[in-house]
Amino acid sequence: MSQIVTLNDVAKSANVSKMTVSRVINHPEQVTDELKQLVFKAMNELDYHPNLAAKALAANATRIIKLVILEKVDTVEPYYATLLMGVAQFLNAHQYALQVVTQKNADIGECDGYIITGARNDDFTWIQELRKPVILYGENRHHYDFVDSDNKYGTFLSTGAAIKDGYDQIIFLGIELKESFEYSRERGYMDTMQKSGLQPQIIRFGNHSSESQQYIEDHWHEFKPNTCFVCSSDRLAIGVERGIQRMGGAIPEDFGITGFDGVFLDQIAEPKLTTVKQPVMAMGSKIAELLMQKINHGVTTNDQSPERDRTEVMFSPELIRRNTTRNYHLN
Amino acid sequence: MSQIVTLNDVAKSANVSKMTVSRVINHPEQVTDELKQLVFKAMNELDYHPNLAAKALAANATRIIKLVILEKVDTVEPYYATLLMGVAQFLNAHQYALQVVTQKNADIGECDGYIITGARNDDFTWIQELRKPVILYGENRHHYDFVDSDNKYGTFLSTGAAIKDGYDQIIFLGIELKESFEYSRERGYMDTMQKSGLQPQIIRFGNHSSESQQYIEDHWHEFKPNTCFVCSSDRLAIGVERGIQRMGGAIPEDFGITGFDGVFLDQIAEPKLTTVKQPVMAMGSKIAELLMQKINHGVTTNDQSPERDRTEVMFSPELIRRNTTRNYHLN
DNA sequence: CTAGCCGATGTTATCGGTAACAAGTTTGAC
DNA sequence: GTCAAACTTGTTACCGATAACATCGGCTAG
Repeated sequence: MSQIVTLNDVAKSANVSKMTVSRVINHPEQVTDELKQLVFKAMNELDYHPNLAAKALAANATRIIKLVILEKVDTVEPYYATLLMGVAQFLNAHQYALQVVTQKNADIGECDGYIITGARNDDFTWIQELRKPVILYGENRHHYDFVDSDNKYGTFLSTGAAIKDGYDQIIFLGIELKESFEYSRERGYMDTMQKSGLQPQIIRFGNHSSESQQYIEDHWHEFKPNTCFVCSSDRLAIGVERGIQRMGGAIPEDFGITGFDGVFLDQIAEPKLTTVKQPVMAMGSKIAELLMQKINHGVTTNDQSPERDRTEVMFSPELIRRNTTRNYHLN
Repeated sequence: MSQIVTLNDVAKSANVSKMTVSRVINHPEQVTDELKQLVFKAMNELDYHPNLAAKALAANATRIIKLVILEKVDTVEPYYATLLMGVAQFLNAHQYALQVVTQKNADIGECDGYIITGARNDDFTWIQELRKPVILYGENRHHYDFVDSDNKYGTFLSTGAAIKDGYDQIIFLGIELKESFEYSRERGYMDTMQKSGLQPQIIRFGNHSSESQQYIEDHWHEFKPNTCFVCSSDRLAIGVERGIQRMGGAIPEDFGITGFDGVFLDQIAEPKLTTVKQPVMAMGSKIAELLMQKINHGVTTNDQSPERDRTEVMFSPELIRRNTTRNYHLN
């Protein structure tokens, strides 16, 4: 029998008009403390929860945020799942609903804003057509607001750790992709190497463990003990780990490995990966928060004009020392 | 300037009342073909999309489905991400929005129904408190409607393959969990073994690759060549694979491995796992479909009385032969 | 002492749909 | 030929919340 509790119910119970109740919720400064107390009491007693649909309708909004995932579904890395949890958490707390879409069905139905993940350069042609505020997950060269982890700092951490651990040859295994995040990771490596007067070396692959493994096995004779492989993803790192094991190298004594991402894969590896962990959940929440700010500040378009202020939030990743680099007993 | 196109706009453009337009959408049989044509034309020209919020409000519904994920977030397997994509796909097509929640915040905000994944036995105490239709992902002994893959058939496939491939000792590595899915997988193994007059052997672990790896290494002397390890998850299978490799066993010549799930992990392994692949996306869509059926049939409660008809949908998994069992060159 | 203003609350109209009912038209039976 | 059932379409009210406007009382200034 538990009917839905409406503003009206609360209003009656508190002996005020429903407008007053609405104000207590949205513009509390306009209501006397006395009435506020009454209303709060009534709301608690009745266990009032606002009706999303009505709110949305009255505000000419949808209260729906679209989360666009631009990855082949069969590849959906746990990464995005974690990000999604972060987004969802914030959205739930602020009474927004979610619509998870891929590019194909991105345009069905209205929404108040977009969160876009995994955008590659060629996606921006359609992204700029969107008519609602957009926040991207990931650095980009297209002047879109974004949240990302500080990729350069990440490889600064991992490269620095490799150096401190005393490996004397440090090779970077990158992802063969002309995307900002990869550039930043490579730059973090390069800068750190140069600052230490070490000779950098970068090799790139598709982001698959089999490719990096193959590479290690094929070039095994080139690697002298005391080499560390700084990888641009945990996937590549896992491949390296397997390759070294296959060839009989000693991890971490003779060969070190650091990954990047710190979601799921690093734990699946054995020995567990030393990796640069991104605070993915927190980033998800932040993206949602930024988008909501934009929406609430009356930004209703998707304006990318260069003269406007661009919001960029960088999260500092963290080096997780585990068993593929030396002195993991420290930390 | 592109204002929102409403029912009213369409109505005016087609020279009918908005009720007629509404009927064309929801009860087309009540409208003459002639008018239907007019209305369709107007809808197309104006690019009409119904307003979810208004629909929801009028129907005293929310048009929101909660997807409850009962797993520690740091473990979120790619599994659930894939399932979510399936759910999302169906929901989008039918104009429902999604709310992704964990147990902690499951109760904030209204919704029209729940999809619950990863429910363990002790979750049912609060699940039965829910006041809206529920569909579970996963077999259960609590008389809830569910969708699952046919776990028993899955291990029938993998065990059968192991037998056909000529392995003469076949050991089942299961997950130490008193849950239906695990029982079914073990039963599929047991039945198949007995039918073939083979001696079954089951060992159980927590679902972590390190545990199965440890087991293989610790008991390595007990395993004679020509043994196949039928695993209850790809995680366990990966551990077995690593253990065998570490101990110098030959895969798949002397030792076979089959996994279970076929999401992500099976591809990360090297050699790639022979596994029982679940059609996870399709299952996700199906769950959403069942839930919507329930909602539209006016089921507004979460009735679990034993005398009502229970809906169970089982999807047949598929054996993917890859490189951890013999004759992978066939297929 | 009173006009005028401000701050606190209530009233009305509205968002975009849909159910329930009303009205108009056709059909069919006697 | 008449009347009622059946069918088609329009009208009204309402879902729950909010913005805009109306109202009321108290306070201040002249």
